[in-house]
Amino acid sequence: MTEDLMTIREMCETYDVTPRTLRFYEAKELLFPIREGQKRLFTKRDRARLKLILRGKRFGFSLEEIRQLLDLYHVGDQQMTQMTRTFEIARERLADMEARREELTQAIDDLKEQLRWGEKVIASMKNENKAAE
Amino acid sequence: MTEDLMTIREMCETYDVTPRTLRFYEAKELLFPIREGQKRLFTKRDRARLKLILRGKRFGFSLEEIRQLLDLYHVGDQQMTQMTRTFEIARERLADMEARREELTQAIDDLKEQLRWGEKVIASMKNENKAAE
DNA sequence: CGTTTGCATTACGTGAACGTCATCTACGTG
DNA sequence: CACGTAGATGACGTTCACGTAATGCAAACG
Repeated sequence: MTEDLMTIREMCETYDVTPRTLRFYEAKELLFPIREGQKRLFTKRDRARLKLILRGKRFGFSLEEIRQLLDLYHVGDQQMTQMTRTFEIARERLADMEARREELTQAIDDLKEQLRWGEKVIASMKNENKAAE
Repeated sequence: MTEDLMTIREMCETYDVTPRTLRFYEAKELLFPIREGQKRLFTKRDRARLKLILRGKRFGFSLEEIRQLLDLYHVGDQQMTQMTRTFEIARERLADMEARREELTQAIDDLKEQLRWGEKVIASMKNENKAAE
């Protein structure tokens, strides 16, 4: 288990996903478990990728977008030419994510404002109740 | 057009969505355009809600989750009892969004790190090229 | 007055992301 | 060796979020 390789079941329990999901991700070329006979064995690399996949999903990225993002993390055997293109994409993604964070911050502030407003309303309603007594 | 009411077409152009989408959102009770005869007319309120819908989508919320969030923005005709419940939900959402932002920040930092690492690799490759000359 | 234009409704189709079910295989265990 | 267990492989089903006709109606236009 700690031998750097995990069975599909161990993966499921660790990351709270179903076997179907892991096989699906393999079919979509998001994960590349090795085979021992028939059985899949997930490497450290697969686990790192899975974490990124799950994270990406929480931000509303599609699996295809996530796949592209994942490719950014396995550069090293690439050529310089491709590297350049890869970097462009990475920078775009980065800008994209920072913009998202900005927007999220705005949304949070809006919601906080809304909460303060609601508290004021409640307070005034309490006063009306008192006045009605 | 500036009379606070917009036709479906104007809405589509303004927010870059299709008529189908707007009708779909109405069917799902996310929007409540008024009717002039048969035709839909979208109010300022609808536009505000649509903005929030589109924003929510960008963060991967489902339409149903967004609908619940939207309800937080129309409190005022509610009872105190429901108000309390509404507030619970709002606070949960807020915590949720702040957690997301944390995670996003982490993701951004990771990606930046990755970029720096890539730059180092490129630099070393250039040196190798020089050395090979 | 016929026709285009704008919008409506109804209904079926679609792609993404899995769920579910049936069937098969390989392996360890009493 | 029978049997349970873990995993594999299709293949069909499902939910969400719309897309895409087909058809109808009503005002506007030439």
